[in-house]
Amino acid sequence: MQTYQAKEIEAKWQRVWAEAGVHRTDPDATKTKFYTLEQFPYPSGEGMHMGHVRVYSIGDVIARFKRMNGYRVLHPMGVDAFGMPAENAAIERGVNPRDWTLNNMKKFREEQERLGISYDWDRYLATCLPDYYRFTQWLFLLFYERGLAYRKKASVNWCPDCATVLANEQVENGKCWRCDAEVTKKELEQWFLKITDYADRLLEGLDRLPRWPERVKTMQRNWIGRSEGAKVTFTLPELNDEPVTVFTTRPDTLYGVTYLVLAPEHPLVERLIAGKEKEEELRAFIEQMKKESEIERTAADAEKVGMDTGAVARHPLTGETVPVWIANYVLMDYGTGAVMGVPAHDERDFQFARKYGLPIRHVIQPRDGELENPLAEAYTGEGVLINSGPFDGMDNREAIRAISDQLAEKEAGGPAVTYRLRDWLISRQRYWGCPIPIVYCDGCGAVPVPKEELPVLLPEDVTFDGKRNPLTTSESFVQTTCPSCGGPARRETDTMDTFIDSSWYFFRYADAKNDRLPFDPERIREWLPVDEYIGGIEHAVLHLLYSRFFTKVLYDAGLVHVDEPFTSLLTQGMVLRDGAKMSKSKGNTVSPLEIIERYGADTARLFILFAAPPERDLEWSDSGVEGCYRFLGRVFRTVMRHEELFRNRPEARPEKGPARDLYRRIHRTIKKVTEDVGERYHFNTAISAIMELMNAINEYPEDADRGTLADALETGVILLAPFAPHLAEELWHAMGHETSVHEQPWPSYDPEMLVEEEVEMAVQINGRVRDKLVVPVTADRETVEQLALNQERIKNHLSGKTVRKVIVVPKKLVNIVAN
RNA sequence: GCCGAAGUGGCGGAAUUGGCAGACGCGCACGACUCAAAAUCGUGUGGUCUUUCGACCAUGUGGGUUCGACUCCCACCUUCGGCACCA
Repeated sequence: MQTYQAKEIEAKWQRVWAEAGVHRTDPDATKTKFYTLEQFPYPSGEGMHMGHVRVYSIGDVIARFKRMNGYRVLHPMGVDAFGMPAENAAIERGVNPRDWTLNNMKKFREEQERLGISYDWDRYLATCLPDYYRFTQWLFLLFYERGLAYRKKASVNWCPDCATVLANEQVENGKCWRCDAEVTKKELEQWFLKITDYADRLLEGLDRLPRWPERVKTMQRNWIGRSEGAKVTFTLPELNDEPVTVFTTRPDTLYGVTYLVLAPEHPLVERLIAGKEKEEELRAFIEQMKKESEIERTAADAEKVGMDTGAVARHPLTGETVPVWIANYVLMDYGTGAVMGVPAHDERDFQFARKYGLPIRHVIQPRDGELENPLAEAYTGEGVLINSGPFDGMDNREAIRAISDQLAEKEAGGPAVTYRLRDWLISRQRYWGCPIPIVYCDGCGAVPVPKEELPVLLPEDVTFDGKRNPLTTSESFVQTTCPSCGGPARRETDTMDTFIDSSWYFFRYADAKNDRLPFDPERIREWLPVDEYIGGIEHAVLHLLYSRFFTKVLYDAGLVHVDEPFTSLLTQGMVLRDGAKMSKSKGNTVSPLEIIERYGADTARLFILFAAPPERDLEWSDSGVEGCYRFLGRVFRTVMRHEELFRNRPEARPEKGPARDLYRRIHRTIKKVTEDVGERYHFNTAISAIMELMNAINEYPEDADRGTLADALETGVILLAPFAPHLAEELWHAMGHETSVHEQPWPSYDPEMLVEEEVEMAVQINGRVRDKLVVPVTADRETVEQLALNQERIKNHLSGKTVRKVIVVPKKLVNIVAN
């Protein structure tokens, strides 16, 4: 008896498939396209981990299933290969970042190949290679031409450990997303992409993505942080009526303003305090607040501290003056960096006013009653305006509009929208990234490198000393000529955030070898959008927001016909062990290669798909893996035991008895697996259905119809093909087939076969199951009711009781209500 | 604090539209095969009580709707995730 030799089977078929090129994208344009994509990996030196195995296994089931269902599938793979680890290896070990990366890429790809995923390797791409990054530069120039890439001096996030700046999205709780170091602020001139121009469209687009998880959409909405209200312009009498504008979501409370607060960094602060009696004190106070880190300043429980500048501001509608304060809780990078204080109707303002003895003026009255005086807390609810001049008696929701309009009329502000989203800071003071294709000329300023001169290649003659951006050490790179005037010029030495590289790679797969353009719009039309995108939740805001932004810009430029890149998003859960995420530092990792070595890729894939539905976290279990290996071994032995059957295949005669039962089981299984894989992505229950079919096959009597048995075995192998592709292929050929099981059409089921002739119904009394009843499916309600009432057990239970009501749910149960 | 997701046997999980809770797998127990072990095959397996028949309890907690609730409604508890002085 042969035994299941996973390693040999897998090596054999991987070789055969590669030689025949079976995973190349189907050229048959008459078929419906399906683009399924797993987030491409960063090829770290450690190679693949179980999280990778999980995404790829999920993607491969979908790809194979769609192919068998007659779709033309695009299923590509590549690497997100720029990034800091390569550079750190260069600093620590003196290796060349390119060689180091290429070596890791090769190892990574070999590991992926051993999983037997059906990728079209012809479309493989690596973001760090010039044939890719020249088009990253091309796209940067497109943004530049469209006014969406600009340079400005700003206070930016700086990670001291990574020695580079970071985008807002890459700072988590004041720490660097990569290395966890405390992020500080630095005043630097940097490149930004104008993602804020797309804030509303990025929000609106979310409403057209029903197949995205709600929580990812919520996270993006939170991040964008759209806030509707009004801008209100006060004036500063002592500075020649210089305007100072605040943003508020509650313009209806404008008559309740009793003070203004500016951020310590506000540009008017310097002029306001100059010459004031308490100037020295104020200056010291401002310095101290500026020194406090972002997190200290913005922690919810941080004490609100402020100081009166001694200056006053004039109210645009009443003409009254109110004091101007400076306080730590007002942030320069949100809204206008200045707020109006309405203590009666804002909790924060209330606290602040109480602490510093500022006046509190009620301007909103609840509809049912009066506010207590003095207030114990701010009243933030709805109501009617009071103490508000011409607006008295107006509903506050109406007043929001009326007061905004009045402000607009007086040219003192008007309706306004503010976002939490900031422009995307993309400069990085690092070597191993895509060079920004800009040249600085003393005469012409910042000049873009012409597209036909791309790529701007990364130089080799650089020094990695860990002290400065290595690019600045390359004379051959820095010294150049101005594309505009031909005079001497310097190159930009910052590289781009690697999230730019991954913001367009899904387009490149559609036309991966184009050497003229990033992609031909016709090829995009052929394949985009991505029908199913699979990846981790950690990119809910980062990669997924940036990619949506890029897509919208490319749409506006007429390069792509879609304005959302991913129709459906599947966020797979983490792989845990002992309840914690696998990580080297915790020492709870399981090596995919070791598992493949020991049990085979089919077992690894099957376990990871069987142990939990894809979106949920998955608890690793060694014995669970054993179980899946045993199952595959059982399938192998079962088919091999019946190998003879396929030499002289008898016609199936499933008319009666066990054959009919098995035949029904086949069709039920097809339905279950088709729906679970095709509609719900519940691979775990699909696998359990196949297990049940195999159990039924093993219980099938020796003397029952052989043809039906052969059908069952064949169907089982076909259904298993997307999950355990190597074993399925091996068994398919053992059954005497010449073609690949993966080219088989997906089986269809006969709906008539799903209808049983007899059904077992539960008989309940007052909702408790007391007996079972087997009836023909055709039996009508009355018959079923009578049968149920005449069951011995039921009669016993009913003795002494009166039947009040009988509910019959056809094919399910009978419930007798009695007391 | 706000928003979101989830709580089901010893474990992973199933129950798709309000209709027999615990499919499938793991683990465990017993048995067959074996000199023995591994592998394999078979049987059983939510809890309590009961010799049996069976009865009762049970899907985080407490209520509600319903003939009937893991599923719907209300309140609460726990865990995880996101946002958080955002004006």
